[in-house]
Amino acid sequence: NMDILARTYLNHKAVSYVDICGKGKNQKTFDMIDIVSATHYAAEDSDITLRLYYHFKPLIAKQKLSGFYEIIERKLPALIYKMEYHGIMLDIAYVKHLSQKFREELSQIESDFHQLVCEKLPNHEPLSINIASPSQLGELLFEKLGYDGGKKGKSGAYSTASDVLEPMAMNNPIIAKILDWRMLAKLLSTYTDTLINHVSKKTNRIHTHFMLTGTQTGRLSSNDPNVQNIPIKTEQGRMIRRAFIAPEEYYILSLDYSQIELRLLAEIADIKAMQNIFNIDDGDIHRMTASEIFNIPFDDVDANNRREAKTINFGIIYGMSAFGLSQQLNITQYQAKYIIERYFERFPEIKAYMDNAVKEAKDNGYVTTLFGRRIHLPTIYDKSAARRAHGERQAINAKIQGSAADIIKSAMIKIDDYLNKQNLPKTTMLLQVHDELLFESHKDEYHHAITNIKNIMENACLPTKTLKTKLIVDANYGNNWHEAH
DNA sequence: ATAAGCACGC
DNA sequence: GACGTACGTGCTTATA
Repeated sequence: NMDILARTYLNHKAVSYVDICGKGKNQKTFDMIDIVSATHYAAEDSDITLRLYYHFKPLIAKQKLSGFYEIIERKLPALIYKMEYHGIMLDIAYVKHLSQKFREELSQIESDFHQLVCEKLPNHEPLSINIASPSQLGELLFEKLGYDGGKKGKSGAYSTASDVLEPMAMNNPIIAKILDWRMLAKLLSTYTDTLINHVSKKTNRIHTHFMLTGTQTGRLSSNDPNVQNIPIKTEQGRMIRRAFIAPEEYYILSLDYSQIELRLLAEIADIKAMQNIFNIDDGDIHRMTASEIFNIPFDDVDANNRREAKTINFGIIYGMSAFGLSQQLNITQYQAKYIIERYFERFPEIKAYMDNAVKEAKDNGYVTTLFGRRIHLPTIYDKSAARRAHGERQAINAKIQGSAADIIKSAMIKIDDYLNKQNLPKTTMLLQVHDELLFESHKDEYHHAITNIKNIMENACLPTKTLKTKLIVDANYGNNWHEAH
């Protein structure tokens, strides 16, 4: 943030917002500040910003990143501001209905849970427990009820996380109730109840904040509310997406990059076999991978082979180990190790990519993305082997994740330019969810909008970069985010 | 006010 | 012997 930059690079201690407004529940708003202090604070912010600009501009030029900075990063704030300001509509009546439904289901589950537990306890003692408390839950399951599988973490508490409970839930209705309760409690507290509170009285819309400097990799982040983690996996979760609606006469459009990170792995690691399958329409990367590593004909790959190949493909992006793969696939470490070896044999470029990414990080202290963004990884030099290993995995992932971020940012800028030219006066960019862009578009022009935005996204690298690997964007529309997905 | 544990997304 | 999959935000509980 600006205060830290000012201290670090200008040797200047700025007046902070907290200095003049205080913090916590007694924090004043800026209109309550006397004009002299307010003026000093505001003028100082402007002054420091300009001085930082003069400080960094030549450094950016020296890194040959002026083009990237001027064309991508610097263009974003104005565009992001428009998205935040415009907001997205929420169907409040529907969300209230959903909240109520979740609350009823939750109290039913809670009473079922209490009854089941009481039956099992010696003396059928009455139960006083807060299901939301992991420590109380751990004590109940692994001590009072004496279940196996209790594992204490470094804080000395039993873990009751879903990885632990999920395998136990199959034959145990008490555990199953806990997991059901957790899911609904999450949906209620983080989503339905909270989203309603974020609807502006003035606009009737949700106005998130996108942070441009919130991540290590160049991705955006979103808060107040976070619109980048709206549920999608469970049926009840997906109901929440129905609440994000288009106004009368408009549709929500969703356009998302298909498998962008795997495509960028194929591109950056220069894996010919992967590039080929991605360049075929409807090419199935996971089936191809399964066919190669399990040595079976493409058409004979079954659902299980494909699922395992999919897990390893994604595992590679995150630098997963044999242990991680064995956990994920519920196989032995020995089997996992064998699969990984076969994978590296069939796609030797992957191993080379991973080694190169780690070497780049060790040589420079940072890795670079497709567009030249630098991602600093100081832990690569840490004295702790565990933290160094983490730094190595970050190096492998950051080049790919960061490059994907570069590309969608470039697309957003081009789309904004295109919309500004009044080609589509009734189409507005609303949200970005890492590989997806959301719009609202009038029913007169949505078709035109989809065609053109898709085209811009698929060619977002041009003319600067020509990729060997095709980028594909899937587009959908509907009356709400769920339908558009 | 802060840390820990948990869970939601990509 | 510990660790073991990247990047985030935000909820509730427990503790200082």
